[in-house]
Amino acid sequence: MAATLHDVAHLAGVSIKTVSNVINDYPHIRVQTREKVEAAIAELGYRPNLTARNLRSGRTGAISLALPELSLSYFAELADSVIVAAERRGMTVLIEQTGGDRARELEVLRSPRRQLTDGLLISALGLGQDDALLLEQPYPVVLLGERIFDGPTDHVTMRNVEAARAATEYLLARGHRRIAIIGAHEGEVIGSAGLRLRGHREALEAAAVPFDQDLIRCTALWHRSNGATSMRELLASGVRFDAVFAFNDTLALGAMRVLQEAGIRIPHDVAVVGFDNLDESLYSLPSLTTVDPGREEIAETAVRVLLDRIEGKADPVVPPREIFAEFSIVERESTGVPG
Amino acid sequence: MAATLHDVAHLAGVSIKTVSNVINDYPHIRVQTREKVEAAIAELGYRPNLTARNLRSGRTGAISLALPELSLSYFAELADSVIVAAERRGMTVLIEQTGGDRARELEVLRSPRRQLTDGLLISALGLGQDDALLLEQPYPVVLLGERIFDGPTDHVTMRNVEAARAATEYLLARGHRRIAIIGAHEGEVIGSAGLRLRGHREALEAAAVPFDQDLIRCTALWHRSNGATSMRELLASGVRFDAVFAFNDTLALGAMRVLQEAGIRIPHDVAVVGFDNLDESLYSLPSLTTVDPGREEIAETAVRVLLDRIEGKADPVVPPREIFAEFSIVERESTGVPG
DNA sequence: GTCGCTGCCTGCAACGTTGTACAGTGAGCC
DNA sequence: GGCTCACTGTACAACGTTGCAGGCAGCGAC
Repeated sequence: MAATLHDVAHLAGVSIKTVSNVINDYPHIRVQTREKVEAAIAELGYRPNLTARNLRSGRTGAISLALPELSLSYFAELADSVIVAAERRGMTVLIEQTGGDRARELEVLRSPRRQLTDGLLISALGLGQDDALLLEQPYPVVLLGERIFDGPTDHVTMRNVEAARAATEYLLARGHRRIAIIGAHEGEVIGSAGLRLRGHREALEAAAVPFDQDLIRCTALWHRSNGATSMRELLASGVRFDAVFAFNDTLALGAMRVLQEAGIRIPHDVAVVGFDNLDESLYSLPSLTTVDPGREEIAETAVRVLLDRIEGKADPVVPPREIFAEFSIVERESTGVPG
Repeated sequence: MAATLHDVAHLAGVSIKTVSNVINDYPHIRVQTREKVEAAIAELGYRPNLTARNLRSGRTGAISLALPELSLSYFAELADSVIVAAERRGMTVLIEQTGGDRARELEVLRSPRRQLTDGLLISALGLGQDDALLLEQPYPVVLLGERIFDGPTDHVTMRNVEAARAATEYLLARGHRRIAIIGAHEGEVIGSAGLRLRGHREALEAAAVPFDQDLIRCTALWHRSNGATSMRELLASGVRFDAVFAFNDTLALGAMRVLQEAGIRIPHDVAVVGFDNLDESLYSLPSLTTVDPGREEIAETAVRVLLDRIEGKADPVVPPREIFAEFSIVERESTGVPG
């Protein structure tokens, strides 16, 4: 079995507490004692039992990250950034997948597993504004994503409306007038799809370009195959368009695939813009113009804000914060930029 | 603060242990007592403290998964499968990223964080055969990947040699004789690159097709950009080839990008085969013929084998097992299959 | 000589849970 | 009537760690 403080103390001929003091850099220890203890630690290969330490201290040194699915590239890259940010602060990350399902998201919030970690970052897709109060939990929670605003917790997200507006303005500026949308959600107001559609419409309105419902394709999921299917529907419908704004890169890549199959040239016949700036979109053919939503900034900020709550730095009841990362448009070939 | 057994016991007017018994379904409890306790639990919103339970039981209900990087699609999909497999067995997964760096992989093995979980799945890229003995740790470890064989731990991996051989045989059967390789590692014998190259050479030899060193491109990393760079090198070198076997899909996608930029048609001029069967390779243009290495089977098996060790089922000293998942070739457009 | 201080170290209790041992009650049996 | 036995519940210790209180020696100051 693993050595304990007790074993080390016995070998070094001191009390358990002294060993503990050595480990925790308590200042008043004779050099000679310290060396004895350190020798014993080395000899036994002692490693502190984190579970016991956690029980005493109430801290676990880990945070949970709940997200829909790691095989969706956006979430994989987000998880990567979160893990890096957490590690920089000496924390580890426990990941739970919810499939974007409301019931499983609620389960994650209430799971006793929460006790294994000091706080929760939750990127929700199933929860809606009505569920805001359910985020109130007896442990620190930071919300990611666009399903709930003005909730009881800190919230880190991207500027969906502004970014989508900028994307559409970008297409308009390049002379496109018939912009197809892929990834809308029927009737949604809050949520990535709803907000991005709003930004799109704002841009159209500001430029006095009419909005045409026939150009809008809804799809609940944002997998590659949904982008392909939506594009097939668009082509089959016979509606005319000279640009596509897909609400994420994965949809855009699926749609580009179908466009090119149909012999439609990108960007010559149709320009395409995505959203997320996945690594992948840099190497597609053509490479994809996209909105960089500030993923790393989101991850970094979310971890920092969560740790502030965990460490009580935000304690004299700082009200829930709503933090938006900065976005930018990344121009690539799919809108005619060589490169 | 969160309610404890003590609070519940006090409210229900019974002893702490009785509450514990109710929670753990101890059979001999009067219905009336049980109801009293359950009412108290509900009223206080009591949730068991997992840290304390872990300290008592020595089990944490979590496993660690160490892998190079989540933003590499293969590892993201692997992590997804591992999390699903673990969840099916009531375990959660803590993820650590090593960047494929040997020092960080060793750090992961020795980290006191190991005490937060019951066992470790490690997908190593930096460790080599010489490090085999370092895998011997005072906790259950299951090795993934191809860097170490016949080590002191269970090992779950794919049939690299056979799968690569099958891929090359597949290209040979379709009449290709000048097959370029992307992703080789100079002088490597063990490791994904070394094994896959061996399978490739075996297939060539069996078909009496000469091996040409000029067709082999080495690249340490297997990111998209490395595939693109290797292909540029190949084209610049002027060497003639009618097929490409990239050692993973990401490399293949990067290479396809460059091929098409150069006006080379796939599969008409050059056929392309990848390795990994990423979701992505189904939606590239053209879609990518690839080797499905049995990722889900690997994840499922690895979790099962690890839990066997954790639960002591493999206890009467079952020697370390080496388990190989089944592979298959997935035919798509990049080798001329319509689709 | 006593007081207070510093430096070094120790013992006890506690974090919240569960395993073991056991006590009391009533029923069934000889 | 005394025995065993099945129920039902309790008390205590332990998992490995750390916070707190305190002990003891040595030393300078009054």
